[in-house]
Amino acid sequence: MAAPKDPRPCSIADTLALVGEKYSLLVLREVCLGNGRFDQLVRNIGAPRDILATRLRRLVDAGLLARQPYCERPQRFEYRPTRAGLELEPVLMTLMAWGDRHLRTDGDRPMIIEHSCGQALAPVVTCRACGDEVRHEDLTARPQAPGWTVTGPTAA
Amino acid sequence: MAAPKDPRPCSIADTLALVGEKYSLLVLREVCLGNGRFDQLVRNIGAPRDILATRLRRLVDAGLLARQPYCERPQRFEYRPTRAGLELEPVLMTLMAWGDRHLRTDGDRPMIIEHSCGQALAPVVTCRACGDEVRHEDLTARPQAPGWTVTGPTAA
DNA sequence: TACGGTGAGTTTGAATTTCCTACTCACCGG
DNA sequence: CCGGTGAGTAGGAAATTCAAACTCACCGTA
Repeated sequence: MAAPKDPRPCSIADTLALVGEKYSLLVLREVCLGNGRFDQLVRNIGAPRDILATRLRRLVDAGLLARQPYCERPQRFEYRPTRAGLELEPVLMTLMAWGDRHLRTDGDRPMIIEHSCGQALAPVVTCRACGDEVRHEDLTARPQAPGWTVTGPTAA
Repeated sequence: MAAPKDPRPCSIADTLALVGEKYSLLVLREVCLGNGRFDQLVRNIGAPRDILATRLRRLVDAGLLARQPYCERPQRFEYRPTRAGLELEPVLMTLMAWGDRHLRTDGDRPMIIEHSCGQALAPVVTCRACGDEVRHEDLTARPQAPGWTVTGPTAA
C-alpha cells in the first residue's frame, strides 16, 4: 500500500498508507474496544488469519499497537493501542457516524458510544481555533509543497 | 471489499466497505479540492487508470460523487462531491491532522487548510452534546445489536 | 500418560485484484 | 492532414487475498 507513484506529498495519503489497507482500521476498532487477542480479532473482524498477522505486524511496527504478553507460560499476547493508535479513534468515530447517517435507515444503529457527559456520542469535527463545526465552504487549501494544484474556488 | 464474513454489524465496517478501498479516499480528497477530471485524478493520485475508473463508478453508484458534464461537444466530465461525499471531508481532515502530527517531523506540512476564522485548521473531534473534545477515556461502548462483545473496561 | 482443547500463529495452493502498457474513440487547433 | 487532449477500455503479468489445513506450546482432566 505504499504509494511510490503518488506524486503529491500528502499526510492523508501517508496515513492511509499505514492504516488504509483492508482490515487495519477494523483492527484498531477492536483493540480500542479492548478485544485485542488474536482469535478474538479473527472472529470479530472476519479476516483471514494470515492477513491479520501481517496487518498486526505492520501496525506494531508503525507504533500504533503494542503486543503485550498477558500471561507467561503459556505465552499469550494481547494487542493494545498505543497513544498514537488511540489518536486515530476520532477517525473511527467519525466514520461510524457517517455510516449511521448514510448507510442505515432510522435508528437501527449497531452500536452507540456513550460519552462521559451522559449523552450518546455524536462526534462533530470542529476548528480548534474558533470552535465552529468544520464545513466545506469554510475551508481554503494552502499548499505548502510543490506538486499541488488546486483548481476549485473553495478548496480543501 | 464487501465484508460477507464480518460477523458484526458495524457502521465503521460498512463505511469502509464503500470508501476503504485503495485510492477511494484520495479520490475524495481531489474532488473536494476541485480537481475532478479523470486525467487530473490519474496524475494527482498516481492510480492506474482502470482502477480509478472502477473506483469512480463505485463512488458515483454509492452517491458520494456526481459525474457532471462540463462541456458538450467534445463531451467531457468532471466528478464532484455530493452532499454525502462532502460529509466525509471531516474524516480526511482528521486523517491529515494525524499524519501531520505523527508522520512528519516539525513543520514540513505539505498542505495547510485555512479555516474561515483566519486560522490554520486544526480539526478536533468533539461531542455535539457537551462540546468537549472526544477522548478515549470518556467513551463507553453500548452495543445495540447481537454479535458484539466488549471486553475492555472502558471501550469505544 | 494419553486426549482433547485453546491461543497464536504459519503454510499452501487457488482465486482475485492490481498494475502497466498499449489501444480506442471523439474531438480540436493549426 | 497531423499531432494532441480527455476519458476511458483491453490484455496479460505480477502481487495480494482467501480458506483450509497444519504447527507448536501449553493446559486440564481422567
